[in-house]
Amino acid sequence: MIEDQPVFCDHKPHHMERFLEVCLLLLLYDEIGYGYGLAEQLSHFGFSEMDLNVSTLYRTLRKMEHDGLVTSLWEAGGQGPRRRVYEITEGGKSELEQWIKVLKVRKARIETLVGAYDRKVSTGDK
Amino acid sequence: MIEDQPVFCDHKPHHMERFLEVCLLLLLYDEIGYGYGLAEQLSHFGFSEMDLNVSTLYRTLRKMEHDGLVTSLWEAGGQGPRRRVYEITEGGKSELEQWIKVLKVRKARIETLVGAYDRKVSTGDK
DNA sequence: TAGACTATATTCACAATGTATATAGTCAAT
DNA sequence: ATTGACTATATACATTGTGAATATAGTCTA
Repeated sequence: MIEDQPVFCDHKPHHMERFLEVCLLLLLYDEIGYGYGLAEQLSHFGFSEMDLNVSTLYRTLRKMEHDGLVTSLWEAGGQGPRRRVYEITEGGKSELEQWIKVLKVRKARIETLVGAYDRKVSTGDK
Repeated sequence: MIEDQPVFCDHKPHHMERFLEVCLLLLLYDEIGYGYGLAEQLSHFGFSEMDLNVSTLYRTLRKMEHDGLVTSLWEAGGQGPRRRVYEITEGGKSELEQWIKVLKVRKARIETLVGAYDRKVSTGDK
């Protein structure tokens, strides 16, 4: 029933559900953008090369379009491979606003938990 | 391709991946506990009745046992239905410590994003 | 014309969670 | 005694979000 050696914390520390989506909405808030370019800007929000999954990025952008949060069109002219350029909608801005509220709740809950942990380890054990 | 009415923010605001597991490890840090009793204590970490999924709770406890983070036994004696009582292991304490670090990273990333959002909406638009 | 780089997309698989349901013991009231 | 409320644990099925791997193809330089 129990493994010989427990598997400790073998996940991706940066993984937070739908966090990528919120980051993309913010990047698109005041200027249009395309997949590959957005990937580079995501480093500002802690997405390293190792961390960012390109498949997930494109899939998320398409889903966001399906949900009406962004619109897209193929960039006219320009050199290099064609780019699908995304623009945020009013619905997208509204969704972003809601998500920011959610993230503030998440942050508060993390603070509560971490605070409780620090109190326990400082007083009792160790 | 695009829905008539976009579906806005229809998720569970309190949902954070594996957050329940970390809360349970913390609750079990210095005393044993069982499923139903832990469910009540979880309100301290923001889990409302609506929010907490009992199936998920029991399933998570069993998975934690499988991973060697806790051990369990059926409570001897006592009134009412039998309780499966859980106790944290040294591995569980170590895992909790790692998770706390992860949560601090998550919190920092949320702060970065929320800060960037607040700056955008205060200066530019609106 | 080969290799590096830019750019988008799909397929398959898995992990975490939600919904619904099943089971069963205890206790108080009728 | 038996119904209903409450305590307590657990499983089956489905959905969601993500990761890994792979496919396709245009551009640019050597």
